[in-house]
Amino acid sequence: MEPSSTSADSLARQDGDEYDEIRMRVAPNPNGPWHIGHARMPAVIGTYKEMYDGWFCVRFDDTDPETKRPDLDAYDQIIEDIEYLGFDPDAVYRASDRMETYYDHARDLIEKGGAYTCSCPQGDFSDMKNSGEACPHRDKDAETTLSEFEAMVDGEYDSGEMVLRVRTDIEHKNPALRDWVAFRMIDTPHPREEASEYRCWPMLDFQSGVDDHLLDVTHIIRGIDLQDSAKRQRFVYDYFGWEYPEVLHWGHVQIDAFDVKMSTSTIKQLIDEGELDGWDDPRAPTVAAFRRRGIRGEAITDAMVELGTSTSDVDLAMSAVYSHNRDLIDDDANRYFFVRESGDNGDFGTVELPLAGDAPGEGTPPVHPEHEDRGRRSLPVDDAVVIESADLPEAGEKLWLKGYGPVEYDGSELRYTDDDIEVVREGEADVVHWVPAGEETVSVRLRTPEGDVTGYAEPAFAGTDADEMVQFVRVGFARVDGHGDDESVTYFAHE
RNA sequence: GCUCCGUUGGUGUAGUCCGGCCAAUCAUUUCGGCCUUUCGAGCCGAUGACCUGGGUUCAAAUCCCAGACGGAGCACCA
Repeated sequence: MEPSSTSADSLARQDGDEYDEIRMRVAPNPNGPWHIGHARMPAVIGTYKEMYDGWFCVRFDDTDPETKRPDLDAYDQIIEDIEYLGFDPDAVYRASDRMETYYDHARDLIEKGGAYTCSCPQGDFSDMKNSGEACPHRDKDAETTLSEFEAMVDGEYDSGEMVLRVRTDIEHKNPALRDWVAFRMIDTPHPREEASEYRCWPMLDFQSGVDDHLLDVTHIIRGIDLQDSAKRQRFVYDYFGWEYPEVLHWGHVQIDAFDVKMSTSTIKQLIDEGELDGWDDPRAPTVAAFRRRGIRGEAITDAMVELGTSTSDVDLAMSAVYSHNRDLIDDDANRYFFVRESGDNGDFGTVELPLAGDAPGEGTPPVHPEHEDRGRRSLPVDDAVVIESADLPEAGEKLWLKGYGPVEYDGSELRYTDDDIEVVREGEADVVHWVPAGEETVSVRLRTPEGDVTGYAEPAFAGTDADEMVQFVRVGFARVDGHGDDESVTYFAHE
């Protein structure tokens, strides 16, 4: 599997020879578990690491204890999600552990004349900046700045009272680059115990820029929303005489198949309101939900890598993920019949039909059509079967009960016939799945992205193990979540 | 308002830097056929795209100009 897109691919390929080691980072904000869009970064970076025998770390950029407040559980969940996608980070860092490093670099920057403390109200500065005017603090000397910065570090200001700005070019034609904020005061303590005493926090552009250099990152991938970051950070790099890594910006990913908006805060809210059962609710577009549905991380990774690294926004078709996953699981997934009786969404129903004629006492479909050595299932038939209402033919028409045989519907009963499989070839009979009536069928709940579906599976289904992948014939692939006293619970993967 | 960036079939992508081998690659989707007591898979086939207009050139998806459309930034968020 190769990443297919030009820029990053050729970038890394060309540079593969120029660097001793390709070094990259995944830099998430741990403000919640991941939605599926987050999988793109580790998928692509991890794949590059494998292609070029490179290195990558996870660095939690958790420098905003307030607006993007970290979720303490998310740190570990994100690492688990990355492992599920198929990659092991070579190192894990937390920006909130590295505060003294950022302070030290800020002091250096101040001494080099690259920064000044500023107490302008936000709006006032913005107005001046937009008209290209320096604020009164801009020509402050390094000594004053240094002492005011130390006061910031010591927490002597409240939120909003003082910031440290990088001295860039106040007349730069791009207003986004003019004298941006490197450090600000935040009154809310960081949720991590180890970092809870800090009040003076670096902004992303400063923290991330310093870390990328200190970690010897050679290649950065990030979203187009950060396309000005490199330009901002270059001012700091220039003050320090550092060389900026190769950088690439890609667009947003949208997923075509979910009603739920793909945003951490939206999903969190739906969970809090009880609309979703949790982060792994199959209706949620989260990594955890995909995992519970039995979609292999590798399938997600492959689909993400195929998206490439275009700077325009892309739509990820779920069918691409599903297609990859089918390839991965089909061989292992044994077949079972499951008739759907009712669902939250969808028009399901079952019908029980007596058998007539010289009907056999058992159906014996293969466990897996490609693997005769796995044997055949046994569906003991007494005197009636249950099929899905949608499969009920017109009176006088025929059906082929899969793994059992040909029957003709007379309006009330299914009469076993001696038809040859020819009737199927000729299109006279549809092949349908079924379960025996009155026998030991298994009550099954199938949890899907469109809501739950309940019905009955054939007796042999009771012998499946939790976590096993099965294919409900003509319904789709599912992961067995567990067998309870009242019902078995399964999660729908895809058709 | 200022500043960036992008635009190849339904979706994603290759090709664009270094114009010709591109009547445009591969995957997915959809549809059809084959195979299989006929699910899925597999095999075969079909449908389907270079944003528009100019220009340069023997030759343009590829270079130049203009326009349209779309996205992003101008936060004491990441």
